[in-house]
Amino acid sequence: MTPTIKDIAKKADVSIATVSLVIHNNKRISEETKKKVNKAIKELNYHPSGSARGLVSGKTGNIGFILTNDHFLRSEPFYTRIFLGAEFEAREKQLYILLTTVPSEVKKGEKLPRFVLERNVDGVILVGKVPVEIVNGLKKYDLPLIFIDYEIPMEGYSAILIDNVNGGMSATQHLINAGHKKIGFIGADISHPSINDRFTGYKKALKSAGIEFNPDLCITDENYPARENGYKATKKLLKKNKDITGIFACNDAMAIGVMQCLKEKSIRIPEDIAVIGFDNVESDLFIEPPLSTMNVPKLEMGIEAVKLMSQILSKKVSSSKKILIPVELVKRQSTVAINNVSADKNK
Amino acid sequence: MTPTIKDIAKKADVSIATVSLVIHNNKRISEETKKKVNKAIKELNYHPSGSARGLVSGKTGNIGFILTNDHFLRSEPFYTRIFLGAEFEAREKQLYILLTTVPSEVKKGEKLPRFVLERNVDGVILVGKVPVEIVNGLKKYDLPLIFIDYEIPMEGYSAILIDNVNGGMSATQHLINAGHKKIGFIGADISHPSINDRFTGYKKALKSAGIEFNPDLCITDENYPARENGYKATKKLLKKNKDITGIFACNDAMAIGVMQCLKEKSIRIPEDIAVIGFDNVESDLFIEPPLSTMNVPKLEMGIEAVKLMSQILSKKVSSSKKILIPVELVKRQSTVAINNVSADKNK
DNA sequence: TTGAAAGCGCTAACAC
DNA sequence: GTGTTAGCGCTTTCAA
Repeated sequence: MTPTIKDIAKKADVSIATVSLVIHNNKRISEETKKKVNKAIKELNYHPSGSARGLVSGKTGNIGFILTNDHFLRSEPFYTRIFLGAEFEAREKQLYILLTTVPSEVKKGEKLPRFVLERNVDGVILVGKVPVEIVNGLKKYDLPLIFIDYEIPMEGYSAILIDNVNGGMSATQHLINAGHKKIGFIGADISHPSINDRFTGYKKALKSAGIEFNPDLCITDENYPARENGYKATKKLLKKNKDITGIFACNDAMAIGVMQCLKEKSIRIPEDIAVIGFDNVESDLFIEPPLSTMNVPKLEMGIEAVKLMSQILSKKVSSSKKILIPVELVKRQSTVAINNVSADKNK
Repeated sequence: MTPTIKDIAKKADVSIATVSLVIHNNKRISEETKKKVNKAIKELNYHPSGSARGLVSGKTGNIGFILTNDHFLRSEPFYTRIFLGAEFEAREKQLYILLTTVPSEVKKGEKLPRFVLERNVDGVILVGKVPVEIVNGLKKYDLPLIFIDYEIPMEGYSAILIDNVNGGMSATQHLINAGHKKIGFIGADISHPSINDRFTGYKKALKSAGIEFNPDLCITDENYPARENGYKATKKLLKKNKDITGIFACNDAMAIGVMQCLKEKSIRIPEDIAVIGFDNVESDLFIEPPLSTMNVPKLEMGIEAVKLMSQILSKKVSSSKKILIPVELVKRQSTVAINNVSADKNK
């Protein structure tokens, strides 16, 4: 039914080897036969079988995409946007993405994704905090690995990372520029490099503005940066510190929890307390007042990862390239106030 | 490097055929050899090659998942949740999902997804409104097709559909039960069966309550059910009808646009106008007041689709089964009012 | 510039 | 019960 290379060979009256050469654009085929073969291919609507090709070439044209359950289930479209970007670029590059989720807590003896075991992928993209056991398992196969928004110290892997330190600085500076001095930090899972870096940025910004760092203004003991934890952390923060005028939350999800808490206490945003988040998770645009945040180009990160993978697979580039993705301040109505400073002076 | 069936055969001192039989749990293999072989498999950490298996068996273990660009880019996590459900169930069933997006407007000569052409999938799941050209192209390959939340009249395909008519009825009845009589309907892309069915449910509910249907209360001329169109439609609706007390929007995205418009005009929700949506898109939980809606079990739809596909592929079930997914009223604060009726009487 | 043939790793029919 | 063997559709030497 579906034509095979033999059908083409027969129809074009050449050998299957010739057909194969034509498909791969081999130069030492005469224009004439090339035309003949291509005509047959068109007419029969022939496309080489992926399996057969994979079997002989050892290449599948698939890229594995690993995400933890937690991350994929997050209702904010952060990781899904990254996936989306990856998908778009993959289509461009004639590749397919095989997505799989893994538990965020790995039991001993947990298996690697089937696509690795059965050699169904040519490389793997690891997104977010993937359990180290999985990463270690992966290392044994010589597949190119690319981390996105997370990395585990090891040799010869690539990574697409967010410029979290600078982002944290910009966010904090934005508050400082508006005249805020007593600025809280709300974080969670602080051992995560991305979040820790944002915290570092916060501290740096304070320092360069000559504001002393005060650990009492920082609540970082929750284990996951989600709304409810932003809410809880804010309660704690306010209990100890009545005179805060600004809060930098390590991501938008927590920032929303922060705002929820402030609203409940009838604290005005930004008049009493200004709030800034991080990530620019689009679907939350609807919150009141609109949340200022640091934009993380999520689609682009997915795109970059697949571009890089494609280069690695065609050996155009070494398999240990790091790409740092810049972030950008998005001013909305949840920040400014304090004498209503009209704009950032440093900008 | 990675072991092949030969390595196992050698190690276990049997033929490759025996290894294959053991892998497939063939009963006429002695316990003893079975043990021997399994031991070798464990020790070498052998997993059969997907490509080789695919080549000979004609089965790939992959399922195609087709979505339009538009749908995948929607910021509300509706289709992504369906995908997520599919992914979970696929993992359960030892299958992989190959997701691809297609343009929502197909140019002539548009190619089918590569996974179809190269026979990289055993079946295809079509999600949402997929261009008819794509569907027609697909029909030529004898792959089982399953529609989700959309269907194109044709023979021998399966579908997972939302019970939109009953959903539309429930939503409208909920308003009616609270005492509302003048209830608007906000829709878009009304030729889409799902949306049209919700509209039908609206009309049915009115009829059974003895309220006359008034087309002036229905704005359905926008082309896509998105926020901004909900906003626009509401403006139109209010211009002509000052005395509306309830609005049923065909989905949550539009409902949010509705609320935005009402808020701008300082119309109180639900005191002046009650609003109900459809879909229960989680990320919008944060809007004020929380939006009443009809819950559509998105994960379950993906799960059901893959379950069904898995059954079809193993011939346990015919390839033209329709599954109707029930929806459920979710009461939040955007509805009720009108004399503050405390509860639905019909419930 | 083209063709013959080996072989990628596996399944399944058939033999023993 | 187990082994032999012929392919599945393709790529890739090697010869011609």
